[in-house]
Amino acid sequence: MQAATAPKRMTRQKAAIQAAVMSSCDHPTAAVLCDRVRAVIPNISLGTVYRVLGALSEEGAVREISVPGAPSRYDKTTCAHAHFYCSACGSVTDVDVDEDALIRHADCACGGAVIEDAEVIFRGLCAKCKGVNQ
Amino acid sequence: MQAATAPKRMTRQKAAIQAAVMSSCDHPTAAVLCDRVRAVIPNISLGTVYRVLGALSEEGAVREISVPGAPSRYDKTTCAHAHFYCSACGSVTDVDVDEDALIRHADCACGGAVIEDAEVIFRGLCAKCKGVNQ
DNA sequence: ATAATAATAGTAACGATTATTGATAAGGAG
DNA sequence: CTCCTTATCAATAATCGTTACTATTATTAT
Repeated sequence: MQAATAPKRMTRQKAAIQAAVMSSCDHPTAAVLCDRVRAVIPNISLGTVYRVLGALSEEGAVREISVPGAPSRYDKTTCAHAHFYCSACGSVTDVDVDEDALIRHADCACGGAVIEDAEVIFRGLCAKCKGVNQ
Repeated sequence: MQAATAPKRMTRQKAAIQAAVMSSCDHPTAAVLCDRVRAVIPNISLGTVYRVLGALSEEGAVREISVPGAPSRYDKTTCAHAHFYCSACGSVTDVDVDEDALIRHADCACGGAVIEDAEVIFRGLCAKCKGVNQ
């Protein structure tokens, strides 16, 4: 019998991409992840990185962080948390905000809708860039 | 002598675009706004709409709502509030969440950074689409 | 090992947004 | 008002992030 749901194959590429995300302490873009994986698989394609990241995102293994006007970042999923985007250097850092409580609160505010997900992103200048920027 | 700061000109185009945003009860995209303004200025360019919206956004007259994977929406700035994006029909609605409190709380969480702005976007199914979607 | 087929590399295509360019018109000086 | 400067315009090309396509490769079941 075959799996009726989803045929999955573990490939070197997928394993390497997942490992790259899991071992990242920053919040790399798909392009950066592609560069890092190329240390192991030199000719891996950016399209593959995007496709695998999309799959990992759907199965909940990684989290995609959409940044307005900038490429998405990817994060190993721990607990739900918000993100801070520095508009000067482009770095993304974690911010401890109770996202679940936010969703629960908003649930009351929009009657009838089903909230599946929330994205909280702060924008501004990080501590480093605040000092530099005249 | 010339103005050293910022030369601003009020044009029919800018006035019409601003009026279109101010009189919108929904959250139109740049393309939709362009269509609406074309009722008044038939040959206005989408590029102009984008440029003017960018300027209005910088001067704080309108607010850009970035929706991951979909074109940005524009809103007249009232008080800070979050948005709900229906992944089925693409509609964007307001959600009453105290964004200022969120920023104040996050301010403590990320030491040293200057938070200028926050974007809170919920994703899911709106009341209408929840019923339709089998 | 072999066959079936999911996943890949490479590249083309796509949609949203931005930049470029020559033409137009706003606004101040005379 | 007329002229001049130059910000803004319409049109279009270019850019960027991301996705789709296709021939080929590699994984898994047998």
